[in-house]
Formats: sequence, structure tokens, C-alpha cells
Amino acid sequence: MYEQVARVSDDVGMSPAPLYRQIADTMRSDITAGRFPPGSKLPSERELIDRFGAARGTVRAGLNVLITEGLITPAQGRGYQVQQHEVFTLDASRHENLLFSRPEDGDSFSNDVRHAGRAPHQEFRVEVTEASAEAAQRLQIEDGGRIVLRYCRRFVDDTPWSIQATQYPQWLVSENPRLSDPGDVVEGTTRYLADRGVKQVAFHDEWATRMPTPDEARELQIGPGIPVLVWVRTGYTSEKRPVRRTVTIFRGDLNRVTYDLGDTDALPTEEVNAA
Amino acid sequence: MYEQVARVSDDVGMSPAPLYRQIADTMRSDITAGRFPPGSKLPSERELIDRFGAARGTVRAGLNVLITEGLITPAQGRGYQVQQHEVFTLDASRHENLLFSRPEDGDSFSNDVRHAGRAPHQEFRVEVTEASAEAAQRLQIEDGGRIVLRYCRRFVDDTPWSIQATQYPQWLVSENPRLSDPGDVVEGTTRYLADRGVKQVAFHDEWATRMPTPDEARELQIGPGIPVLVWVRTGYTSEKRPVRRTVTIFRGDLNRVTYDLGDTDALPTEEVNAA
DNA sequence: TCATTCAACTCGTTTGAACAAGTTGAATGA
DNA sequence: TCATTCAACTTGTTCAAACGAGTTGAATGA
Repeated sequence: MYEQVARVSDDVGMSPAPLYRQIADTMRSDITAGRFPPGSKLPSERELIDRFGAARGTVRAGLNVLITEGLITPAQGRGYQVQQHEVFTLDASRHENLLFSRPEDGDSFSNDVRHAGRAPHQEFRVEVTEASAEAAQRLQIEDGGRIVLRYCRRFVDDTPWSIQATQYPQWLVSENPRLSDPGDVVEGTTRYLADRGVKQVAFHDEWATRMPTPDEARELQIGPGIPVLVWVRTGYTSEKRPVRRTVTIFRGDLNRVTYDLGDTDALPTEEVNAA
Repeated sequence: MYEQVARVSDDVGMSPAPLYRQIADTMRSDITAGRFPPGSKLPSERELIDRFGAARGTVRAGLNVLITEGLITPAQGRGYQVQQHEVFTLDASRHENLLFSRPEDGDSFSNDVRHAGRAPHQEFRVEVTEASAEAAQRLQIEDGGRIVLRYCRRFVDDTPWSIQATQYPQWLVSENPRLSDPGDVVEGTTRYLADRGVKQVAFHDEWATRMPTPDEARELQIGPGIPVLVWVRTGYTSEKRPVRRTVTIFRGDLNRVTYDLGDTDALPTEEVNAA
């Protein structure tokens, strides 16, 4: 009976929200209502100061809320712009079928991106290090054993997309030297290994999200308010032997992941999964 | 030839990093180096003002960087505390085997949480609405058709863990009325449906990350710097018929997800996957 | 002993000012 | 015409001051 009264007192009886939050709330609903569509420019701080009758610091505090929510991006000299994302979807469960793809198709990233009509680009770097305790455990090698780290930073149309670090145990690299080739392995490393008899028949995937470290934010060119997706895939051979551990950091605003599970015949043949 | 000179000028020749960023960088490395372990308190603003010789606003700007990185949390009157996470791992691929579990085990959430020695708690709410265009398409019903929305907010030891909204097409609820029961379906709704002949044999999962909306931040009790994981699972029967679409919002700092793919016999039997 | 009060601490909000630095487009001059 | 300059914008950084509001523990008093 007093439900509505209680609600009202939640709003009215409480001390009013601080001004900077009112500014944030107002601008947020203006954005989500479409009055400032993605890619458009917000009013300048000067205009907002006049509109809300607030000091500059207060206006900036309000805008900062929206920045940390990933809604807007500031640019010195140019104003604030509403974020516009273009989402790329990765089908992680399809990747287990990668071994059956044709070798001339190239690696799956370039493949997917080109299929979407975009231009892929990759940078590689290879390092040899000692395995950390965790890496050693996951790759089932002795503590402090050698591993080869294969870094890869990926771009789509020159926009940084993901950074990847794959750990291979030394014994595997010795038998498959192209893994330590700092250049691209055109057909993809998984395919390369499979062709040489090291078939990954099972994967353990882990997904998490967090804010990027400063290094990651720099490499992926993302500012505050944009989280990253962290993907850790461990690949196993049929002898239960782990052969690689890949850590991929995705820009959270640009990427989605899908898994198809169970009797895939029961799934719609043509997933019309527009975001 | 001038490569190195350019590099040096990037570091030395450039104007020094602004003071608030120096403060952020210093405090960040203090934290990551373990000088302020998780759960410990940072020096007060007053102390940092003295240590860095900066104005209070500048110190706060520095700390704000760490807040939006999810590293620290401020509390009025109590100071800044280094974040401490306790991560809960959800095995999403195991859930496809849920139908073969024993009915008396209860739903999988309560199950998992109790298995970890924690106290689960759930709140339910049910609504009947018209399907949005997207919902109608995904659930393969006519546009504007009725759907039943089943909300669930989950807690672990009274900490908000996730909020979930499941859409069921009206025809399914008519045949299985307990779906519109605002209370808990003890054995889990998937199990309940399976027992009544509606077996979900395939799933399409989508994962994404973003910053929470203000509503989500309130419901999950998370502040700036903590992203959410968004999980959308669509369940299909063997007749290729979608029967539900579940959207789950997880606190990103508390949750991890795993998938086991491929020939699971090749995976280590006892996953010692400590974070 | 025990509950209360309250001073001294903490962070939260807001103002106003000043200068630095990046961007843009119009005016300028070759 | 075309490149340059520069004024007038934009956001970025920093300072100083004041008051509000939550927390804590020691002093106080019953």
C-alpha cells in the first residue's frame, strides 16, 4: 500500500543527488535516448557550464562519469564524442574444427577479418624465457623449464584489436622450428603443428574481464571506461599432453564471443545473430 | 638511423608526465609490488598531499585513475582500500550435461556455491511482456508476441553475484506453469522443463564485456572500474526450437568462465586450475 | 561497566582562477 | 591557387579554499 510512497521518498526525501551526478544522468539519458547518436559531438564544457550553472570542475566531474562508463571519449581541442562500436564476433567453438580447414585459407584471424570485408594486419615477436610456476604447471613441464613465447598484436583496418601471447614448451619448438620464426606462420600455428603430427584435439578455455593495465591500454589504444576480455586457451593432444597456452587480450568494446554447445544439428543453420 | 633518437625523445625529450599521473603510477607500482597488499589501506589523501607536494585535487585525480582501473576502492571516512577479489569459476560447457544430474541436487547455481562452502541466496521476480523485435526473432515467435520474463538476482554470502533475466515464449509457460511462479524452482528450470519433455539439447552462448549501466552497478553493488561479463544463452530442443533466452550479468571482478571443447578425454582429469 | 558524546580524522562536493596544449578554420600573404 | 599564420575555440592540468558527510576511537558521564 505504501509502496509508491516509499519509492517517492527514495527520490524526494533523500538529499538531492550531487550536481555532477545530475549532469552525468542528464547527459547519459540524452545519449541513450538518441539525442546524441554514436559518433556525434557533445556540447562543449563551456556550453554545459552555462546550461547547468555549474563550475567547470563540476561539469568535468559529470562528464568523467560517462567516460568511465565507456559512453563518451574526450579529445583535447576537439570536444567529447559519443562512442561508436563496431562489434566483431569470434566463434570460439568453431575453432576446434580448424584442423579440417584447407591449408591455403591462412590463419583464422586473417580469414575471419577478410571474410568481413576488412583488412587484417598482424605483428609478431618471439621470445625464449623460463617458465613461471603457473606456466610450468599448465604446460606440464618442469619448473623453470624453457618455453617459447610467441607474441602477436592484431589490427583490423589499422585499429588495434587484440594482443596475444602463446607459450610453447621448448621440446615442441625444437621439433617444430617455425614456431620460433618471428614472422607470420601463414597457415596458422595450430594448422602447422597439426600437419607435423601434433594435433590438438581438446581445448580448455578460460574467460575473464577486467580493466586493462596501462601497458595494455597503450597497445590497444583504449582509454578509461573500456574493459578487456581475457581469453586463455590451453590445447591438448590426444595423449593428454598440453602443447600450448594462449593468452589473448581483446578490446572489450569491439569483440563478442560465441560458443555452440551440444547437438549442433539442433541449432539454427544460419545464425542471424546481428548485435 | 634516427630510430634511437626518436625513442629517447619519446621518453626524455617529452614534457614529463603530469603530476597526477606520476602519483597514479607511483601508487600503482607500490600496489602491484605488494607494498600495499589486497585489502590493505592506502595512505590518506592528506599524507599523499605531503608526500607528493601536490594539491588535494591533484592527488584525488591520481587516485581516481587507480579507481577506474579497478585497483582501489574509496570509502568516505575510511580511506582507500586495495581491491581484493575472490574469484568464482563457472564451467559453462559442463552445463550442457545438467540434464543428467540428479533432480535432488537443486539448481546449478546453489549447487556450485554450496560445493564451494559458501551460502547461496536467490531473489526471483516474474513479468509478462511483449517480445521486442530482437527477442521475437531469437525465440522464433511472432513480433509483439507474449513472453514471460523470469528475473533472478543471485548472492554468495550476501554479496551480489549476478543478475539474470530469462525470456520464455508464452506457449512454453502455458504448458509448464511453474515457470511463471515467482518463487524458486528448486530443481532448476532447465531440469523442470526436461522432466516435462522439453529437453534443451543444444545451446548458443554469447559473451561480451562492458561497463555496467547505473542500474546494474546499483544492483550488483559495484563502483567505477569494475566491468561486467554479459552471457546470453539460447537453449534449443532437438526440433530446432528455441525455448529460452537467458541474459546473465556477472560482476567481472568475481567471476571467470571456462569451456572444455573437443575430445574431453584428452583433458586433464583433475583440472588444478587455481587462479 | 556500558552507552553516549564528540573531536579528529577520513573522503565527497563545489567553486573560481590560471595557464598549458591540441584543433580548426578564417584571414593572410606569397 | 596554395601554403602559412594565427586567433579563437576546444580539453588538460594544477592550485587553493571551503564546507558537507561518514567513521572511529577516546573521553565522558550515568
